[in-house]
Amino acid sequence: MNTENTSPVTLRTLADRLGLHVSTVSRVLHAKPDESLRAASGATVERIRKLADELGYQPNPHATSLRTRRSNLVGVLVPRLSDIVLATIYEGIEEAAAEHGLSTFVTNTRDVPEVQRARTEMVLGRRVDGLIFGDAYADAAFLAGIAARGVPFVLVSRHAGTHPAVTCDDYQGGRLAAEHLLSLGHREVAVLAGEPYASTGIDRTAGFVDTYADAGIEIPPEKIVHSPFDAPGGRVGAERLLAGRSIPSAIFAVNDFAAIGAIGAARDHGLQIGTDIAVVGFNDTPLAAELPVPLTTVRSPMREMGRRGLHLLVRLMRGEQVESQRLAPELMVRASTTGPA
Amino acid sequence: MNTENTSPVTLRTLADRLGLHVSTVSRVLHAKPDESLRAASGATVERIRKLADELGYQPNPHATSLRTRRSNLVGVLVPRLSDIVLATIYEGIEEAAAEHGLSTFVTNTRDVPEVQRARTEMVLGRRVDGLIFGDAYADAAFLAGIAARGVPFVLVSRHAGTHPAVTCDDYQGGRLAAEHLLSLGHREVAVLAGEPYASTGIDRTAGFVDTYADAGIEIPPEKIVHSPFDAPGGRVGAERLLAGRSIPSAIFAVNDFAAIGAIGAARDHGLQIGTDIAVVGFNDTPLAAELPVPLTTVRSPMREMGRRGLHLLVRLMRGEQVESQRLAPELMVRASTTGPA
DNA sequence: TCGTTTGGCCCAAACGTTTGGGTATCATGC
DNA sequence: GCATGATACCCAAACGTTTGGGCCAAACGA
Repeated sequence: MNTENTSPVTLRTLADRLGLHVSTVSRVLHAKPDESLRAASGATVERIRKLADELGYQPNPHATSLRTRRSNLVGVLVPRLSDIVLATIYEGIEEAAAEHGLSTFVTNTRDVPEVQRARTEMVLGRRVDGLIFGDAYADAAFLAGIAARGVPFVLVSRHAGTHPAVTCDDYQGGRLAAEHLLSLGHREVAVLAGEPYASTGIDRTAGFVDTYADAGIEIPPEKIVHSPFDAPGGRVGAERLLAGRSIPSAIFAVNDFAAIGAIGAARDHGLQIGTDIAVVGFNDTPLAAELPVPLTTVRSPMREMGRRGLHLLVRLMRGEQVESQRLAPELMVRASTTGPA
Repeated sequence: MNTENTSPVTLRTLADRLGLHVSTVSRVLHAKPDESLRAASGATVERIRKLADELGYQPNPHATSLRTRRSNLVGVLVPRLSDIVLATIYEGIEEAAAEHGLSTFVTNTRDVPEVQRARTEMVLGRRVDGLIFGDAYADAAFLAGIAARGVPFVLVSRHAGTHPAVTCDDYQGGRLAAEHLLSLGHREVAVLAGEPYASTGIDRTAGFVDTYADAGIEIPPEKIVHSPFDAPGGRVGAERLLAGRSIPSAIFAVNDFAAIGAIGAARDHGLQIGTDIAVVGFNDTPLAAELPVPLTTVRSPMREMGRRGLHLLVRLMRGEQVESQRLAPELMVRASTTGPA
């Protein structure tokens, strides 16, 4: 506990009080053990350490960053933090960052390329040591520019180009959903495919469609509709699907929230979820299991993706070679596809 | 657009290229209009500006912060970002911060006092100019310590002591919920009151209970149960309420997610939401309207709370006197209390 | 004509660190 | 008795800004 109030205690404060030079104090407090040993005698080290935490010394990060040209900051760009998926991924990032002594700047880009650019510049202006993008567009033009500037970065949640990324194996997730619905005998199915620029939606849809194709069932293009990754988006998309003459017996939404929207739309059409129509979501957000009709969904390891993304970035910042990772999804079967227990 | 790659372009770069002194360049680029006018001739100002954005000059924030002792950083502490309520508040904060040229550090404290302390120290170590707490405990002991250190801060979402805070008028929100249920004739009601240390839950519950008392109805203590602000928490709490002999005809949950959990529990008990049992939530999160049975809830201006919180902090950092703000809630009536349309 | 002002710029110190070099002292080996 | 090598430090420059105070020349006022 420091009893001082507004005293900016610096290395100089300590050095003067101990009759030492600031460089000596600096080495003792911050250098690697091997170096700090030869920096001062055991007794001196003790004295320094003692006074340092008596006065509650905290190194000034601006001075350190200025001198070392490293900020120990990483910038995180996400579409929106109020999307629980991204928020959870970010929690993983932050958790891992703290373990590495790094701090994070997060910022919302709303999936608007212009904002994305502006916020990236802003974050770069803060001299971050690396970046994590959770909002990569499938066309990686923008990222190529960043790469050219030599700033280390990784992608999470979505992948793009050959940039290092930590994602869920979304294609496999799509397959899991399809296999499940196939096993229940659904042949007339539809997909809420998410935003067309997000690899998550693209891959999940592809895995789903391919699996149906493998089973000899072609899903017609009009049964695959794009929609925002949220409940209102899912509702609108589902309404399109339910408006036609041939109503699908199952809907695969590439996102739990879109699924919830779809459920709302289906109910408005007088359909019972899990009996009249099956719905599968994606991500297994905490709500899925708590819904009135619990939602069958493909679990993606969101927090873990964040953690691994940060780790990958750390290695990249150290100059190591890194490889993208694809984390395994898991199917969670619930009443929205199997009907009441 | 800067074509340079890894060129750290500094004031010196510009000054040398123009044959000027760095101080002149500095004044031209950063001083207030009135000062920059007398810093150099119109022609020189032009030359400097031109070269600056040709080379893509960006001031080094560490150097600036070191020199000015201001970081233009604010720290934001929240229980968890994966709670959409806090995430949305944070979006408001970030939005407003960007408008003021400030950057934000957010961090999760999981409502654990120990983590709260540790993360606050961490953020303070980063030399933020101010703090926003979204995780204030009703007993404000910890905050008193921060105040004593002279760090400007404001609270959002929850209030505590007399510290400046931007909250929803939660008491009034509780009243709205109660008036609504009273008007529907509900006399046997129960409350999912949230965490006992959060002013949000406390005030909402108080407003609700007082309004019932005004109507001559005392809600017995065993009908008021505390629970976490999430769906599983709400489920557990609701199960307690539904286990008794006298089942309430309506439940007021101080949070939409708790309400969703309660809905799940009620359904498990074979109750139809909106007909057998009414449920009211709080916050009007985007999901509320999309639920299979749309949720009646009290809307709180989350994003606006964030924006105002940041504004309040800015004024505080300028040394102005500020006052707490209470934002008006609004009742959103839906099928979970009125039954199918 | 000779101050005085003002326009336009430069000087230098300071913010708090880190780090590649000293240097003085002392013990050791021979 | 004298290099040799530790040991335990100190020195000083540098990172990129900001900012109070110069200084010189031209314009101005009387």
